[in-house]
Amino acid sequence: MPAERPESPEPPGVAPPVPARLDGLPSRLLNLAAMRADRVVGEKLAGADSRRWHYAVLAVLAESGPASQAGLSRRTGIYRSDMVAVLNELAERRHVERAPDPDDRRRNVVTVTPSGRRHLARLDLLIAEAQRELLEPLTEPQRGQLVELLTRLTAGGHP
Amino acid sequence: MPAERPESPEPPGVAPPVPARLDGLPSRLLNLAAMRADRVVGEKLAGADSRRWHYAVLAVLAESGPASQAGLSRRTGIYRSDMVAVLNELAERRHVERAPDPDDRRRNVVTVTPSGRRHLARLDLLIAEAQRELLEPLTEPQRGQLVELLTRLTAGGHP
DNA sequence: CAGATATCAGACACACTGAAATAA
DNA sequence: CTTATTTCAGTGTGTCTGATATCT
Repeated sequence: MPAERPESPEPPGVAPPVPARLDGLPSRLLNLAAMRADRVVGEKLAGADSRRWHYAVLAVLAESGPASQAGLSRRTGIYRSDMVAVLNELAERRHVERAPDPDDRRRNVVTVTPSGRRHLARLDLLIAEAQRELLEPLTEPQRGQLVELLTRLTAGGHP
Repeated sequence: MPAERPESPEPPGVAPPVPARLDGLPSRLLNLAAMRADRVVGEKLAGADSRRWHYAVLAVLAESGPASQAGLSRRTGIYRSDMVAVLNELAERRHVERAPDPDDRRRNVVTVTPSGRRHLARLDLLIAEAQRELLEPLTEPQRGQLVELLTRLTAGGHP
């Protein structure tokens, strides 16, 4: 049998094959898909001087009213340590305001400003665009299936 | 209408609601699912002193024979810069060997060792376990659907 | 006292950039 | 001269740990 040789340098522009072991691997597909999602969403939001976390925080504040940073952490899934930086960015842009809570002086009460609400409205549009772009390879019923399957996959079950 | 008040500190152990805007958002679900996949796979591999990249590199080498680092980069999707570190780790563990290519002295020829093949066989089992654990919330046909949808989502289409 | 809160400093993995040295 | 390969030194994002000061 012939000795294995270093592969021939593929003609440029030709995609090399994915190894069989990685080919349909769910964990890998999830990572690739998430990476693509991050890219698409990230690009849209960068155009509005924002990041994903800004959207999550503004969404919570707009839907549930003022909250402590710990409350925001719990609702968004953003780590308590990282929330500080996110709120700093949002406060810089005058989209939220931080004030000490008179009822519990450990807490800051974070409030969305009118500017924050306007910003959120813009982000809503950009996020929606990003989802359309992301899901463009799928038909409408397939999109529903995907959401259903991912919801099942991420909902509880792993406490 | 009543003024918005900082939310009541939820009774401990009660999960706070996800904001409606984030609730079924595909890009968010993909990130959550990928995070879970990373955790499950990462834990399995950590038990074998390995990381995801090790598996990808060993898989390519075992399936396609010796390769240059650039070739490995193209086949695994690992960045050329990061490939150096991955190969350092694999070489430390004696799972691969790096030797200058006599035919093209810019290149290193990377070869999998017998120890590397044994290690890959162990990783195969761990990775398979991780997939089962990851997909446990889904029925068998749903798992197929998910792979199909993710494949469609990540295959070409976005050049 | 136990427990929650806000903050900081930093670890680690991953994706990615830019540049340099070497060789085809 | 142009291109490819390997390598190094960084950047940025995201998740997460651990510690500290403050307060309930």
